[in-house]
Amino acid sequence: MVKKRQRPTLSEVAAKARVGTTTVSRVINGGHRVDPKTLARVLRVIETLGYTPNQAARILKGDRTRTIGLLIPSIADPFFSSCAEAAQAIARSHDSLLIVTTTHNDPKIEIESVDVLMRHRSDGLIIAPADSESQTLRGALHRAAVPVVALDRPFSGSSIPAVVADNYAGAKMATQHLIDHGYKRIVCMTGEPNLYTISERMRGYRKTVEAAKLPCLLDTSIQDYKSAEHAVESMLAQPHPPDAIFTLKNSTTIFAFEALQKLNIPIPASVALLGYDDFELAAAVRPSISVIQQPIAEIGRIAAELLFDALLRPTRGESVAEHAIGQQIQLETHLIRRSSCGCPPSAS
Amino acid sequence: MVKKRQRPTLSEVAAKARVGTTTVSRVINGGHRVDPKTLARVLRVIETLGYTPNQAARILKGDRTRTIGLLIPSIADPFFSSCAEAAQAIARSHDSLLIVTTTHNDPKIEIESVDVLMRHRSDGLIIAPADSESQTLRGALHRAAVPVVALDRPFSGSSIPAVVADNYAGAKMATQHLIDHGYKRIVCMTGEPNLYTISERMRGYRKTVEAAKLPCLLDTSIQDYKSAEHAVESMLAQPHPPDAIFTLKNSTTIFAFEALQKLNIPIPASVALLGYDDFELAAAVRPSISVIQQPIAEIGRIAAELLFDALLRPTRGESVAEHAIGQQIQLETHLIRRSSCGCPPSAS
DNA sequence: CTGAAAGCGCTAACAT
DNA sequence: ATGTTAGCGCTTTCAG
Repeated sequence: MVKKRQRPTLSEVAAKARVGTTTVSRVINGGHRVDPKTLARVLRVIETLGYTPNQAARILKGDRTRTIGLLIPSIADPFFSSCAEAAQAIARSHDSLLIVTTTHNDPKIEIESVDVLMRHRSDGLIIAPADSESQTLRGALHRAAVPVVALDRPFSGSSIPAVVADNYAGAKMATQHLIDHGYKRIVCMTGEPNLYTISERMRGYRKTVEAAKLPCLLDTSIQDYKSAEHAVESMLAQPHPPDAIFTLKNSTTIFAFEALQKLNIPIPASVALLGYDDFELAAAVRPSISVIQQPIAEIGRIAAELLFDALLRPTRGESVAEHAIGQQIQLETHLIRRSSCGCPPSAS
Repeated sequence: MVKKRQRPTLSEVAAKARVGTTTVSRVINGGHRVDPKTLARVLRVIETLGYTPNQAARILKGDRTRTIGLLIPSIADPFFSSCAEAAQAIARSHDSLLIVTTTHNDPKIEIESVDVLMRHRSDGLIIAPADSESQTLRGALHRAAVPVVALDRPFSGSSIPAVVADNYAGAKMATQHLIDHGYKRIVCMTGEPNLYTISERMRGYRKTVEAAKLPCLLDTSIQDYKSAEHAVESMLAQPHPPDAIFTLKNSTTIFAFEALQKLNIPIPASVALLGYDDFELAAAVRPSISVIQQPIAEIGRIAAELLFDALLRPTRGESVAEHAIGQQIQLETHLIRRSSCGCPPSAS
């Protein structure tokens, strides 16, 4: 029969150090206003017993939990994992923990997660909402009554602050660049056209080709390599095949590139390629792939900073509506010229 | 002067529903043994007030926190983010939350994180230790007195269960494959030779070339593209240049590939290439890169499952030493034959 | 500089 | 089926 070893508590420490609980509490909270001798004695006991304060008790007393929640579609996605990394760093610098939950863009899971996070009394939430319009989610967040920051995708017509890349401008820049190269039939390929980011990029593309009086060639059916290959094949079989492809997301870019390779279509000689979102090997492949680059880590960092700003603001008004200044931070994107769009290989 | 809206508590619900606290407690814990009428009434009040149980209070009563900690070097690393994704899914299926902290392989941060996680009374820990030998970390984990599972890297000579890939066997398989192709001068390139995984792979390589009476050509200095290019250049300038390169980690593979491309060295005609760890574009580049693939998500999944196994085991003995069966799970790796090693392009 | 005591919100005997 | 009550471990007035 082994005695169940309980974790030592503050009062055990107090007893063993022959002081009151108040004193121990003072010691573990900075040791101010405590006699150096007592301080030392208490510290020794703490060490001996291996005492660790119980956060739950503190929280119960009304403290912040020093915990923030991050709700993203997937951790494995390079975009979101980079955001998470940056957010975690900021959380750490504020002495807080980051709880990551994945939603897979499923509104039901989203609500559920908000709920669980609220049971745990997270101090605030960073979320990439599956649906910018969802009233249900809006409601859940409002009930949560903690600061919320939207990441990568805003809540439309809401006062919830958002940190997003300027997808519209990025897509315009990309499309314009292809136009400047002289391409006349620029097809835009993507999947998940309902996501906020994608639709913004589509809008930028459409606007730009229309302004240039060029045809708007949109294919939103790319789900996997198979569909990309199919799309590429069929578009090249047309009487007026496209001379450039603008892909709106990472995976689509890769699928399209693979398909073009497999079909032995020279890039950019026959068809140019420009992708949205940079990735590690874009520079290593032949030809190197030109892309629109977004400041991924920045997005995560700024979102977390905004959240802690709200958290640290003098606590009048606890509700989302009150703390939110409704700011939407749009981060700039950059065009990285490599070879696939027809640009000469850059220096370096 | 806005009244500070406090979160409603269980007793407020009880008051408003004109029942005792026990009843409300029963309701939020499944609603068993409660009169249907009362149940309905209480539920309505809960709804109205927007009540959410305070997890902290439950924890204080001795419940599990339903929270597990994951300590990894980086979230942005594709390997670890995939592990995290899998672990998060398992946690969710056990109604638990995943707290992710990054250590950047810094032992100090590691200890700190364990400490914070223990304040928060996480139910268990999954950790990829920076140093398999560290006694300090071992001590901290022992004090933590919760189940621990090692991920990707074991604690040497410890009873802490570990889930790792069979790095040694993987490297042997890779090296042997190159040998079978007829290469005689196989150079092994990598960075971070002190990491457990890398050193295991080095051991596998060394063992295999030695068994084949081939020279052991090891370069552990690859930190970035620059150093890779330098390494490739200088080794090809030698009187007996290598005819194959075995890279031990993802980034090294990419650097080496880029360098080979830039220097216009035909792969595999002049030098073959085989990498450890698969990555998304390995199949898309020309030539496609052969790799050793490890079951990444599996590692994360099994580690989490092991942890929950320990958590759910009849709770006698709380300490690491007692719950651990000292099992070390080694997952098999696979050779993916693509073109860079000299294999003919596979079907499909 | 130090201690006693009152809860924070919840669960779990123990009553009724 | 439901209510009463005693803490869980900590912080925090309020007195010494």
